[in-house]
Amino acid sequence: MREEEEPSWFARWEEQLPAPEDLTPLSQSLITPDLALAFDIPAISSPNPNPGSNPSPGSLHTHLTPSSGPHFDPSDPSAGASSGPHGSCPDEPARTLKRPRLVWTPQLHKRFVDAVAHLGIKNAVPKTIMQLMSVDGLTRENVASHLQKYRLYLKRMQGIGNGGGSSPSGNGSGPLSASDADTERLFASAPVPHHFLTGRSPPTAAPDSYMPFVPAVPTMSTLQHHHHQQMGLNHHQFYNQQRNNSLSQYNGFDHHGFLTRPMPAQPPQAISMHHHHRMVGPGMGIMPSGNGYMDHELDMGSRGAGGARRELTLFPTGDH
DNA sequence: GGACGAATAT
DNA sequence: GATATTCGTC
Repeated sequence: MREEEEPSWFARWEEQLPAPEDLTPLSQSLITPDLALAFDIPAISSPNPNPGSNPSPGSLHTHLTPSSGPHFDPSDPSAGASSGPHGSCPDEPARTLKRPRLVWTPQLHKRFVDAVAHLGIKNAVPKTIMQLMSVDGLTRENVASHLQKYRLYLKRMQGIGNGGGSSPSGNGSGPLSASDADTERLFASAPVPHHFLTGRSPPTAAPDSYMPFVPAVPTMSTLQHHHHQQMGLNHHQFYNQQRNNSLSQYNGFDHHGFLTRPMPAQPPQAISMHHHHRMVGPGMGIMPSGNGYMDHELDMGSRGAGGARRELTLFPTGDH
């Protein structure tokens, strides 16, 4: 039998249709600035109209324009985007606009640490780190800010090593009392190179040929066996990886700007068990000889269903 | 002037 | 608290 159509059905259906005002902001937020620029969309009133592939606004974190909808910041007349990018800089008009806050995901931080490891502490300066990371959209300021905090972290770790038993979080005297937080979790997510804490660093380049950056896209080539001395990476392979590493990828977005979440189905209450108790040691990421840190990537899917430990520090796109 | 790093602001 | 931005310096 064929479907019988009732007149009231259509009426109700039509009433339940969302208003255009409700649809517009949503669709806009799904468009990455990258795409917007590529298609020459002028009036994308998004707080993130930047050229490089940046994390899409509205889903990066919780504090991104709390106002519902594409509320454009009125305090930015210099943008002149209200009339279109036909002002005086048609090349990269979005470069001068404010970018949304960068969220350092474990993956992104991992790349950061790897870059610093290759350079050595002394040579690790924001600009160089940024270049080595080769993450599209990442600015020197982003790296500088993160590096500043990372240095404090390392300094704290060193203090523990030769300080004499004072734990970073247990010590009530001093500004060091604030430690067991997201900071520790983030920094612990990436292994800290040994020479970071010993105070010494590779004399030239990276003699120990630290394992470079895990390629954003598995090229299934020579990267399989990393047991061999891959010093050659300093030349071509190293910089060969700077192809498609966009910030979006490190923030849980694919190049289309949509969230790549394989299985978001998880009761929010189960996620809330983030910290049961503090782990042993000042930081799990820095155990001298025989590091017990989880060296596998904190990639999603790594956690088996029913696994005991679940690090929900993956993609801070939802809630925390 | 640019980059770095510490301080300060959001 | 995490990042961004400012500011003094080299």
